[in-house]
Amino acid sequence: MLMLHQAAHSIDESTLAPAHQGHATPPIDVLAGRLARTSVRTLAPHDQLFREADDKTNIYQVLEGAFVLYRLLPNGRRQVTGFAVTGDMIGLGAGATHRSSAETSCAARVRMLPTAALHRMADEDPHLGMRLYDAMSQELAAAQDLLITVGRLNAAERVATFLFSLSERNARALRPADRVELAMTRCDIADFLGLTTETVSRTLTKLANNKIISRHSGYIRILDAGALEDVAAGDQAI
Amino acid sequence: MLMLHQAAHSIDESTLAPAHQGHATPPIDVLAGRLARTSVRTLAPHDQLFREADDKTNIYQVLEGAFVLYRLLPNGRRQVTGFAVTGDMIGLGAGATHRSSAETSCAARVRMLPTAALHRMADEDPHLGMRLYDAMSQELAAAQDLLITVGRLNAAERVATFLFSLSERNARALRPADRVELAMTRCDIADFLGLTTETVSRTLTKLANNKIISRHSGYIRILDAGALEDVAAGDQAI
DNA sequence: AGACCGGCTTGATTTACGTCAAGGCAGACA
DNA sequence: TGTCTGCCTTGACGTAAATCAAGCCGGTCT
Repeated sequence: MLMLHQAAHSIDESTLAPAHQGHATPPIDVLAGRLARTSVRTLAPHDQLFREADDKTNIYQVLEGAFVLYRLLPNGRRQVTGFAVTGDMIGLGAGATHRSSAETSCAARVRMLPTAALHRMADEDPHLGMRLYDAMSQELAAAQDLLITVGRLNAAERVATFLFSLSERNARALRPADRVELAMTRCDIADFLGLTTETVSRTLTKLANNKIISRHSGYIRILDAGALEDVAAGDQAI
Repeated sequence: MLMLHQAAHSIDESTLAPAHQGHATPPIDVLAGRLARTSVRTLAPHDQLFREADDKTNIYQVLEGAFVLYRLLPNGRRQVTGFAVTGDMIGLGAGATHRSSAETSCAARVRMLPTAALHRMADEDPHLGMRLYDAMSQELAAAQDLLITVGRLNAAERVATFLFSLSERNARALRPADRVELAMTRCDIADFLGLTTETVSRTLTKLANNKIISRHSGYIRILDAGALEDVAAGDQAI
């Protein structure tokens, strides 16, 4: 089963993907103490935290709200590379500039950690480098999962995989797995999955017609998780 | 301009992507001394170095030959995540198991470094972790470049982007940029770009008809780099 | 209350790419 | 030297998803 776990880094054990990592240690716990003393920034819906190619002055931890991470092509086409929610780290990566843009999808608060401070910490703490290596490995795994989804799955498989991943994430956080909040817009989902909003919408309609999900305002309910998994695996057409 | 640089890690400065990283330090030079004393394995064409989900007992440096890195779906669909050539590292990543399969496309030799030794080195050398963080950051960048290629470009843009990237890589290695060796098969290219062999073949034919490239056995020649860039950017249809 | 607006859904139509099928070509091997 | 095999190319055709277009719904602002 192909999983699309978050592309942002988690420092919250409950949001880790144990199926991928097999360890339960929060990967960047060593940052927690330092982060607790850094400044906080508040953002309105659709504010940009940073843009692709901006100098990487800070990395961020989401305290509240949700972010969409994406890259743009000159002609306006967009690829969403991931979603970040409470607890996730945004902006990690060794480059001197950001490689994605980050934008709130709702009001949000973030803690800021200057990259200079991160480098100082790395000099002092010999384990931090390996923690960051871990975190990037996870993010790479997420990117490659998304790559195979976008490159080799049809629309139904993509949408089903996406819903299933959100459901799994709920289960790991000990929340009900059958109720999946869709905080992001259809447009964000489409740009994440390499589809159009119309195709996402039609696919959700088909899943609902097949009694695999039901749609509600702000969330969908998974009525038949087995069937959803079958659709995601390409074993059942809709 | 979207670039598809290699997904494997380079320890050869000349194959780095300076546009992305902006530093000229070989990222894992600290491994070189240790690697020089490790054992070598020789592989025939189409041998598998490791499979997806295998325990990660070693990481490897390519001494000679070329590898295709890929992931398989249960129904046989394949996504090539990258190509590795002489100098590249294969198998890096913090997980306990490999997340891709690696297979030779021609006869090859690799040096093996046991992951246990890597972890021991990380304990002794406080900088190694950050070097690995660097390397994974680069690999993540490559994966996200490929993601946007596969998710948002049409067939002509994908193939042109691919050729242009290979050409850029030649230029960085101080080799002629207009002669691009295609060591991999059409099938590998297709599975890398999320297309079929037929579409790749047809697209190359169209590029040749437009006098943008010419085809030869084992390589293609770029006749009009500007036009190729325009096709890659979607500014010129073919 | 009414108008507006962004996000979502649905339908009709188009099209880019996949699929299926056939043939060419170069290297391996008897 | 002939045949076999894998890789590549080309053509005809089908189809999944994009595009184009219209309408709905729930906020929010006046």
